[in-house]
Amino acid sequence: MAVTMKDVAREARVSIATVSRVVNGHGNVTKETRARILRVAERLRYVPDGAARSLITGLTHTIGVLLPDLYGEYFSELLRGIDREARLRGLHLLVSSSHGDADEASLALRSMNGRVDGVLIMSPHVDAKLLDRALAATLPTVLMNTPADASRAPAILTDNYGGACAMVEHLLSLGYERIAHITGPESNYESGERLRGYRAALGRSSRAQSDLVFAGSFTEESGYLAGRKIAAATVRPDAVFAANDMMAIGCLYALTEAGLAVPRDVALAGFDDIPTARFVTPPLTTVRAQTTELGRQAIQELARAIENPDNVRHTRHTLPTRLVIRASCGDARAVSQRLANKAAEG
Amino acid sequence: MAVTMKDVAREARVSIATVSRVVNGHGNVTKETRARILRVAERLRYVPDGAARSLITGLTHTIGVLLPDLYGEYFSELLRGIDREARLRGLHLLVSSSHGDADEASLALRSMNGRVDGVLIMSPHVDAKLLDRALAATLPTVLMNTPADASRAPAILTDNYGGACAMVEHLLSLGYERIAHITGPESNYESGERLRGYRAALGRSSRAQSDLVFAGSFTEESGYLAGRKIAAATVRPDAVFAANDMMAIGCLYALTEAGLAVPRDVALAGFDDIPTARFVTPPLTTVRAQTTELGRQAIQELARAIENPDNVRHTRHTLPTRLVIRASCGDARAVSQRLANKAAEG
DNA sequence: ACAATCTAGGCAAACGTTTACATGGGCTAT
DNA sequence: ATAGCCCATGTAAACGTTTGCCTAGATTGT
Repeated sequence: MAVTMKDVAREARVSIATVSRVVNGHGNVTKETRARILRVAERLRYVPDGAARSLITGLTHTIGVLLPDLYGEYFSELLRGIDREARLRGLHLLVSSSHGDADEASLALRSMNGRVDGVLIMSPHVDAKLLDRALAATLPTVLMNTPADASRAPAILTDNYGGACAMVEHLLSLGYERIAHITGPESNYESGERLRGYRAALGRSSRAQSDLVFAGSFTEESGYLAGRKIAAATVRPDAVFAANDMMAIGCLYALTEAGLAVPRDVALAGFDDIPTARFVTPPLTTVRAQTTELGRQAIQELARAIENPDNVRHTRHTLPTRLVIRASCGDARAVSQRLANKAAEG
Repeated sequence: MAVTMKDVAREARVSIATVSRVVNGHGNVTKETRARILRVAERLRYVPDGAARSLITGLTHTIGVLLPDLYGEYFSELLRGIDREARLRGLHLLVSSSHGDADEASLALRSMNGRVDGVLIMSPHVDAKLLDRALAATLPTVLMNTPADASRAPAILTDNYGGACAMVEHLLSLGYERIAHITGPESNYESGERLRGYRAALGRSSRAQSDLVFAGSFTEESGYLAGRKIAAATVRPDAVFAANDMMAIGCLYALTEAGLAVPRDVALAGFDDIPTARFVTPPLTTVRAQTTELGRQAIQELARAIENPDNVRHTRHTLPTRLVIRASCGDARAVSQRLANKAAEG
């Protein structure tokens, strides 16, 4: 067994109460006693037990983080924001990832009870109402990019709809006419919002155009497969808007492989602005989601809820996105040039 | 206060022992009692308290992970391996990052005691001997890429030395003669090993060549700055071996900016093989470190140590690296061509 | 010199569980 | 019918802390 306060108390010939006072820096202990206890503690390599401590204080200085995945640049960015802000506040992180279904997620949440002061949930494919049932009623919670619902928890959201609209409008303004979209996973909330934005912007366009939707799943692989279909289409799109950057990159590979040049033959755009987006050739035009900021604000909101449990704000705060224009969609001049050529041919 | 077993017991008119038995699926409870208790538990939204549970069982099903940072592709890869293997074993992750000095790291370790079943430490800039003192004597520990020392913990290591040797030998074999090296942070163990490998391989070369070392810190920024110095050098290196991929990418920017073509004017190589390495132009020749595998094996070893505390193997297992040859160093033909040209000129 | 105050430190309850042991009622076996 | 057993459930100790309250000796004020 590990060495406990009792051991230290015995060796130092004091009661465990005094040891506790020394360890926690409370007053009313003579210098000598304190010194003796510290000496013994060091010698025995005493380390206080966190579980026992939280049990009685009700504090863990830890927050639980439930994510769909840990891997990839998107989550790396998100974690950066979460980690930074948490460490600033002296909070530790108990992470749990890859929850395929609501049951798994519920289980993970239950197992966190008593071990965290609050939880941060990103669950774009699970209705938060289901998760509510797994949560002890009093556990402070903040949601990230999770569907609007009856949940009592505050939420921080990326403006997926607005970002997608802006991107499609940008493509339209450049003169592209047949804009395809590669979607994310079917039941994913963010994916759905981006698709909705795509359709809305297309619908508003005077140049009526039916939507050209290809199914993807946010992975590079799925973008590659969609890209192959796009390259082989009888009437090829002149622009592709992928629902995230990884798919755009996969698509880029497929297009290049098919002998198509980006943006000369097909324009290409993504979503998220992961760090890699600027490294690919051509650098990717995309929608910047403030992923790090999302994590940061989520922790802030959660810290607020923890400190002030009676006064939780049921807010849904949406973070704006920003168009990041790089080379992968060309510019208006190039596009009109191309259209002119096409007209001359036809 | 949260709802506890006592509340459920009272409502269901049983003792807390029976509630505990139901919650944990132990036998010896009638169907009716079980059903009644479950109904009450659900109604009250009872969730067992993890702290209390671990206190008495001595189990947390959680492992602590101490990393220098969470951010970036390298750690993302590492976390992927850790997360996957941990989740396979039903283990949760309590992460702690960005420990500038040994004191911070010690503090983080202490605060984990009683809340984890074991710890995984990557601490390339802190001697593990110091960390030992922060650890409760009995807490199972596995080290990753942490200097050899008197620590009693098993360690999994990347073959930094061997990988660096192999890369430099590769560059030499291609005919490069003035091979520069951009180092990682000064006191970093991995960085030191890579530098050692660079020097050893150079030293073995018949074409005697003094080393050309530029200081970096593993960041893209530092690689960029080193790249500018390299581009401006009076006698310019014909190849650059950066101690990691991010610095190689930063260097690539600086070289391109200076009007130098890679690999025509300067060859460029990195280390790690992060996903981005293959997206840059030209794709980066690098040393593949099995980062995901490192995390995976570390968890495996730790799980072994936890299950079998008396029989810890004080092994230091080194994972081999592999040269990944892409376009950024050209090929032998191109190099001899260039040398011939140079000879003709001179 | 004695009451009042202060101070160092001990005692014991509490936190929410798990689990060894105790109990008592209904069976089975004779 | 009664001894012995099993099964469902209860009782209470234990896990390692923190902390309110108590005590006894020391210090202060008059």
